[in-house]
Amino acid sequence: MTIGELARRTGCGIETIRYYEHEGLLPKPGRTSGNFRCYGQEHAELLSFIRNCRSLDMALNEIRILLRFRSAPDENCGAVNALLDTHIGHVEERIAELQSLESQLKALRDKCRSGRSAEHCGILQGLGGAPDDRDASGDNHVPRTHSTKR
Amino acid sequence: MTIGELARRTGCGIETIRYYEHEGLLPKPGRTSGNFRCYGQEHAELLSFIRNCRSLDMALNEIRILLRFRSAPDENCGAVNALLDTHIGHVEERIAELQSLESQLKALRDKCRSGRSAEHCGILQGLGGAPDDRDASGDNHVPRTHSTKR
DNA sequence: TAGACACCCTGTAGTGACTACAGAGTCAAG
DNA sequence: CTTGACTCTGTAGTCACTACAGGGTGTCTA
Repeated sequence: MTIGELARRTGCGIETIRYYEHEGLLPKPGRTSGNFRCYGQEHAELLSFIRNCRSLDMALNEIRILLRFRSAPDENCGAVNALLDTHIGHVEERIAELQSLESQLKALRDKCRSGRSAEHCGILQGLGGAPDDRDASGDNHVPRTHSTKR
Repeated sequence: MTIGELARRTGCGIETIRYYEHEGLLPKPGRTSGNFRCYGQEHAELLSFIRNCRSLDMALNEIRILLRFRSAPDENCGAVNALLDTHIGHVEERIAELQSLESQLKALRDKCRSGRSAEHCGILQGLGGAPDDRDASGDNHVPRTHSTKR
């Protein structure tokens, strides 16, 4: 199948498929005489695996590790468990951060319920003080609040 | 004060301060005879404002809007309220997504409690199916699960 | 006055996971 | 034979920084 068909089947963008190939997550497929990539069922399954992992917010490097286990069926899967546990930890951490964020934002929002002039806007004033030292941690690969998903 | 002192006072990296200047969030400061940037109290306050906004996970473009209101005290602050409401919406959305993620990850983790061989690992098998169409939305600027904070 | 050392300067490149082109080639239908 | 949909490679852009390289400045001590 062509790259476009693979994209349609998996719900993955064409550029993303080429990107995964470039990153070594997907093996290089065969080519037609006209140099078009041609994929088989096994590529579709592999790509679904990758997209499932991504929809669980795993980083490509984590997925790389899982792929190694997927293709080495005799190894002990303890490392798979550990990877997932770490990842769950990251997600939990990020949820806690965002919840704290949310309550801070709502408290801020409550400072200005009316359409008064910016000069007296409680929100702008609330943002002006000395910076809190909320969250300065450093090794959670789970992104922050603003991202664009396709 | 020098850039290093400003950095120390606000808990912001030196490179980040130069970056904000380059992005037009901080006005260009004066310079000493030796070409060192020199900052005053108003810069420190402005930078604190920006860092507060960032610690609330606002995007630089959102902060730019707030800064315009901060320096135009006579305008009506309704847009400030709207911006914050939108941002709170993004954060709430992201929390909901992550919570769904968390329960999926935990369900997956329960599929393999033992150190069996990867061939029979329930996690790897669970990741293999057709991709769910969980979250395909597109305009939430709140990042995903993996990020590096300073 | 010399040297050491901390600090600062500009500019460029890297991060992660894509996304968006430009400019060209391929293929099937009408 | 033309149209139009699809594909190719390669490069640059996204966001909010971070990390250099290669140089200059300022202050303190010997």
